[in-house]
Amino acid sequence: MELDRAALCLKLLGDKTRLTMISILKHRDCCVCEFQEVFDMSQPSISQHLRKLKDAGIVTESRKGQWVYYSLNQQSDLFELIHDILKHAPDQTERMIQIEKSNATLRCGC
Amino acid sequence: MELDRAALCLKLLGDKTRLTMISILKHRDCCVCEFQEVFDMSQPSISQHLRKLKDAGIVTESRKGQWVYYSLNQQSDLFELIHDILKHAPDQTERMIQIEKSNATLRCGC
DNA sequence: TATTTATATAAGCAAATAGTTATATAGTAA
DNA sequence: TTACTATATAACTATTTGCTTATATAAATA
Repeated sequence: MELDRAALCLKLLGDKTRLTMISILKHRDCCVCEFQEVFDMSQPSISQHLRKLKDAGIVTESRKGQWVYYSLNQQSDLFELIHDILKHAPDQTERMIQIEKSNATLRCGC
Repeated sequence: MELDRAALCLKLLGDKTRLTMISILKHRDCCVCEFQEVFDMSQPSISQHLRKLKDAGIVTESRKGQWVYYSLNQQSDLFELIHDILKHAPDQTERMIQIEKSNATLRCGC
């Protein structure tokens, strides 16, 4: 692993929003509207964070109808590093419950 | 570990200079003038990076005469996280050889 | 078709960041 | 004391960052 690449990964995860996103994605895929349930910020802001993670190859996206689901990219060269980092981050059960309670995508039937 | 604290640590290591510093400090303590041998930047810039790492409790400093030596703080709550991260970063043998060749602190007799 | 919903992109802005040069401080040594 | 060396701090600047609002795109639906 190149130093530049490791540093990029750490910089991206060195933001509370993105670190939380990744911690959640470790357990379940999420679409943008689900993230909107747990982050107190605008939808474009959430999309922009996800874009950065996608550009770095840390997450992948897949469209299901009008929803776009984001997942941790297990094929990424950064996956193991991320996995090791997440061992030290607090779990996000609270936020995941919040997502599920919200039924943000119950509408989509997924 | 708080999310804020983990994010702070990742942000600090998400800089190539600081990540390299930490990778070196894993193997040997260094003073500022030794870091000057391997980073192509001004002395104040190096001091400022070390200050940020010190403020976060990631490194500690100890003065020996006119030299100030920096070490990884093994007592830090971030130490294990950092240790796990460094497993994924390239080793800095090259730079450490460069430091030793330079004899930056041979003068101090340490 | 037109409307609604989900998401992305563009443009702008304030705050943070990483570097610089100049200067201050601390220790050593003449 | 004075001069020198190592390091820290201050002040400044250009760039990057993370947000905002406004708008565009894409899919579903009436």
